[in-house]
Amino acid sequence: MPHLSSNADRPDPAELDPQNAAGDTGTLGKAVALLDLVARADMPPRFTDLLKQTGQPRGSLHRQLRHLVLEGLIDLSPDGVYTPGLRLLQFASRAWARNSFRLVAEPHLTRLHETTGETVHLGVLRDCEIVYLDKIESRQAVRMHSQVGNSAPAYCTGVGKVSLSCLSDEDLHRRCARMTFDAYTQATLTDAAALLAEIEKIRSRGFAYDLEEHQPGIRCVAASIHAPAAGIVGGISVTAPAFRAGPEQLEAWAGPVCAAASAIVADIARRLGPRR
Amino acid sequence: MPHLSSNADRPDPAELDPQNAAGDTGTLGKAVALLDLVARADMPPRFTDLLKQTGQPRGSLHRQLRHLVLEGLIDLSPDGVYTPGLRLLQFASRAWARNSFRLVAEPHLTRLHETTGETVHLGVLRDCEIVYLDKIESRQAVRMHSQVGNSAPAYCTGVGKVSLSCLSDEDLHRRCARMTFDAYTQATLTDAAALLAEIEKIRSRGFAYDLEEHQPGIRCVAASIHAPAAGIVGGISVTAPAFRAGPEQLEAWAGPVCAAASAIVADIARRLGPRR
DNA sequence: AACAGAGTTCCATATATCGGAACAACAGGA
DNA sequence: TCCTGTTGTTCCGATATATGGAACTCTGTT
Repeated sequence: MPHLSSNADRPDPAELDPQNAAGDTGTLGKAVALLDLVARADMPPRFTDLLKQTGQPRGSLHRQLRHLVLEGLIDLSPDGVYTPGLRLLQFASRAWARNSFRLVAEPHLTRLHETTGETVHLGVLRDCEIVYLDKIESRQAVRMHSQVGNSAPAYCTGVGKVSLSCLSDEDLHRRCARMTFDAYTQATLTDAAALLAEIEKIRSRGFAYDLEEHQPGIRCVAASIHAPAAGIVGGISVTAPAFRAGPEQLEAWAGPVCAAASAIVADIARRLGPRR
Repeated sequence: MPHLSSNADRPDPAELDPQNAAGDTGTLGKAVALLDLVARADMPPRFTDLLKQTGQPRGSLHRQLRHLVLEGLIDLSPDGVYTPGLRLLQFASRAWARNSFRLVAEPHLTRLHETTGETVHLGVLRDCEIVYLDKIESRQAVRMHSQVGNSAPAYCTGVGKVSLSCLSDEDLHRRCARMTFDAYTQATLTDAAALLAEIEKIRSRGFAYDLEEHQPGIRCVAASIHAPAAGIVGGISVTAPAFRAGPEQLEAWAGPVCAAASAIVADIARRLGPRR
């Protein structure tokens, strides 16, 4: 089990790049950093834009981009702008379709949606962000996939906070140190102390609220899904507009949400147990 | 001009890998090949599985995997199996949300769906495959995103064939040579000659049919979206079960489909024109 | 024409990767 | 219990690869 315990006295693998907390990944690291720039950009960047942002020499950048284009991870339009490549979609599509966590959770999400009648989310903690793995909307008016794969800060979402509450204090503090707190709304927790206090409450309560902390007018109740043996830290939530989600209503939803979360954890254990 | 003439006697840079026809992309190429293996696998592979499939030495493979894991492109479960990473979803989500082709096409897809009442697809040609960029289903019963990002062979789908018909003969033949023809149904075109003949018909007709060539019982009409200035080769289609899509019905849909495709091309030109 | 900006190519050098082999961890079998 | 095969991880010299500075091309501008 101590498959990661070996690094006892290592001071810090990489503290230069606050963005990417990972250790040195050499060539690949630069490539995905570049990919990230292209994917994050609001407007498709041209060569020179990337040149400024990365600060790399022309030749290197050019080669890296060429490789990424050849691999289909980035597209180069005839007018010289770089856009994320289609191959990313293919990869993600497969990743999503076969994600066993999502597959196990799906029926429970559906059931939860049926009992509450509101939007249900499934999210996973990745670094300091929540990545939404699945979503069942109450009204199909808005495009569904607009959310799947999306990510949001952990500190201001129900699923995010409840996921953080599963972590060890050590891990929790480490991640908090890396967060940047933006005040999305008036209710957003804007510093680590407030977040830690909130997490203590969540721990004793057993589930989390999001009271318009990320989007004004949107509230939710979230329960954690923690399966260390499967390497899963995430959660589910029921989300609704504020006028439909008063305090007593939210509390009423907490039961079903927690029940669904427990059921998912149980299913994961069942799937994982008899393996091999 | 002689920018590659230095290597006069080297037999051939890369003829080992018939799968990937791209030029040498060095380290990155190996990394994404590995990622591809993990993403394609039906069951999440363990280290040894990958060792066999890649034929690489242990040390090298181990380092590559570690880098991919550190970058979040691959997840390593505690039980030692490798699964596609969440970061792929994040990348794809952004790529999809900002894809200007999709954004431009969306209103036209909606309109086409309203006029026909059937499922509408938007696809882009990538190598010899069609990647579905968007989809509007007639019945929401089935999960929508199950298709977005999915890919299918070009030779047996409506959007695929009509996209191929836009290419130059030279390009077309080159791609045909790389295809492997599987008979998905009895109607599937199973060799290059049949495909080329079909494409000639499509060119003169102006649109393509898929008469249960990919999935039994599913037919469609597709029109191409070709905008060389934007580097776009793709198409849209209206898809329906065979019993609802008789010959006369399909022909009736052809008009709206072609009209929508033309409108999209026009919109693309409009967007692309005043740029810069 | 001359210029500036953007993009591409070249080449010596530093560096990351390679791949073999040794090293751990763990399983079952005798 | 000890052995033995399987699986996964780490190390290190040789080598192939990426690096980055500079030269070069092409386009549109003054």
